[in-house]
Amino acid sequence: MSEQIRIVVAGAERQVDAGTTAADLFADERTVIAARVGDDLVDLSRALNDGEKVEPVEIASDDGRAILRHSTAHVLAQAVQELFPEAKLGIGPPVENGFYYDFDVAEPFNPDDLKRIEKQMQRIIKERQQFVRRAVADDDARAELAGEPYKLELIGLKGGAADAAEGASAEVGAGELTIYDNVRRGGEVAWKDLCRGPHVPTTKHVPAFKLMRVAAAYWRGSEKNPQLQRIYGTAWESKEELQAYLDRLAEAERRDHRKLGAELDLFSFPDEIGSGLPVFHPKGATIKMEMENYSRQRHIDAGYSFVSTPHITKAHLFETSKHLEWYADGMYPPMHLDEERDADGNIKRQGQDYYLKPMNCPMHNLVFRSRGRSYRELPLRLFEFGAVYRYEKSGVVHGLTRARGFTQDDAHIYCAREDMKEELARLLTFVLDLLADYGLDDFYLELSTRDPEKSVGDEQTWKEATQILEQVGTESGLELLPDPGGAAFYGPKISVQAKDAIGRTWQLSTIQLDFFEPELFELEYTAPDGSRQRPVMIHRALFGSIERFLGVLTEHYAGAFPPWLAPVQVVGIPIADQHTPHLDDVADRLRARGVRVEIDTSDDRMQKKIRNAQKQKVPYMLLAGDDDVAKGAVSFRYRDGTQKNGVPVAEAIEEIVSAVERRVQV
RNA sequence: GCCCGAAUAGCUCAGCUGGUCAGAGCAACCGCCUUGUAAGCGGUAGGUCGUCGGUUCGAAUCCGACUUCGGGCUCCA
Repeated sequence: MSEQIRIVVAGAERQVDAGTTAADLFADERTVIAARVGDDLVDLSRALNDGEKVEPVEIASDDGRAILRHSTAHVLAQAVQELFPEAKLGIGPPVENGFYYDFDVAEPFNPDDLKRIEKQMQRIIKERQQFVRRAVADDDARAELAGEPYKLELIGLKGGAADAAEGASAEVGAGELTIYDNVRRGGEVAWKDLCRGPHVPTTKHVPAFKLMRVAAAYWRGSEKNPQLQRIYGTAWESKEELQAYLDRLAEAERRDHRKLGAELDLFSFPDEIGSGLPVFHPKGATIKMEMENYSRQRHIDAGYSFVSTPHITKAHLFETSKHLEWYADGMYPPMHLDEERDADGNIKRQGQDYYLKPMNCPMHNLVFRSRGRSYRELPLRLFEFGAVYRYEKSGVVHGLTRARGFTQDDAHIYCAREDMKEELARLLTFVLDLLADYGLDDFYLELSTRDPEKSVGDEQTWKEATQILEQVGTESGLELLPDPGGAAFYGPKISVQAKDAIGRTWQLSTIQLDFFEPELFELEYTAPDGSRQRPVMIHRALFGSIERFLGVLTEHYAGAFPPWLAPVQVVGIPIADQHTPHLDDVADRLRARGVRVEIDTSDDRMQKKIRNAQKQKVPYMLLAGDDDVAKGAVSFRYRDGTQKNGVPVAEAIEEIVSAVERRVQV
């Protein structure tokens, strides 16, 4: 008769033999791959103690998938070391949708290696190797892992692992060190790795995985460290889920704005101009113009004043703003102008450095400072579609979402300190309303706070600004996530993150509070009592960059823009040549209402014209044949393939105009 | 900036280990054709194989540098 213990299993108290494991409890449930005891995730093989609360962890849960992915990373590392015995192990944590493992190898992996590694992983999975946990003393671990320099480094960092590198905490936790042995059925240890766990019980518990790509990554995330070879993979609880994930990736690829931009003839990045510098073709420029026009109108309605400032300026301005002190790396190098030399090469006249502007705020400050300002003018909201140029590092440029030249829908609001909270709250409402009109309505907020290494000003002022932003963010009712150290050098910010049609999030609007630039520029206004006061400055961009937002919208809509933004809103398709005049007449009436309409008079056949318009994702195809002409009607074909025949022309026009005016998607 | 990969006609791509390798489809242009919801038929034109240099009797093919792109890392005021 063995000793009994009392435990709580999934909420129900039970009495079991001492030494009972979680695996015993959930033996019938094949989808349970780990257990949660109290707050900790543990292996199923862990023996339970008296009084513990045990919950099953399903493989299809967030925790379950993370464990599965972490275990798959182990299988990957084992496969790599079997094929490349000289490979040294870095770290191998689960990440969103998958996992990676870093290796130090003499030769980088190539795509063929990836296939071989994948095969080797399948072999290991087939062998049904057990993941066996074993606690080790630090010194013993050092001895056992003498051949793994990176693991040794992690042992040294134990406890501080969370700071050591993202993912390092998956290897060494804060408590005792553990090693996981991968044990073959005969009891032979096939492989081992320093790891905190937990893991799935055996390699056979990896139902579906795929290696995705190789890339280099700096050891512990620092540019100063050597680069390791990182292999990314994904793992899922079933083949179906894996396939669904791959389908989602394929869907994202279909929506890629760089691809759609070329297919829909919206924009391009000519090599001749340079990296990260887009040109907009007529159709892309039409969308951009519509976006700007609507935004402009909304800003007028909201009491903004419009300004316009140059693209380049003398260095002094950016010295004043401290951009050259804090941000010179991100700026294009200066143009040195106006220097004169005599015949001997001696400088007769000192030259000047001119810089392309990376931000508009210093220029707006000069507008503010151009004359005396009264409290009656505040809040003064200066708005500009300002073109800025940032010398992004060559490896980060990415389509329209990370360009070197782009247009900010930038405003700087100067207001009295006591008014800033109200102004910020109004601003947030304005931002969210406007974004919703562009078809985005699923948001959360992020509060980016000071990075002491990269900021100007004093702690107290930062604290005050951060508190106000936090308050406004919280009061908005939206979820507010912290982003420590993410602030600009001059102040904290709230950013609006928007979810798109397939659930990806994009950082769009930013609202930054700045007490320092007004000081640097010695901005002042006269208060009611005649005293001189310093205004607070709010930096804000709604789209962030118009180009980037256009890219985001392209992906959000998969190129099928709502009628008000669609570059071509209507294509008229005659069934045969003789129906063209009827459509021309309809087109004239649509144009008179401001609709962008084209009649396809090419000598393609009707079916081909439909295909062409469909591929261009034109919202409305208007067909006309004998029946329609006779009745003074047109026939609609919509993007989804549905049709509505014999619609009287006047009615058809109203339907289209109404959809454009209401900015709805169809 | 770092690592890996890529660059062939406007687009998508074929062209294997250097020697009929300058190719296809779509697009463009020219003809013919045209009646109801995603590709009618035929023809023509179009490329110093990203650029520059090297190896070689010979380079789209091998090597180097640069440019641009892609995937990551780092970065993103």
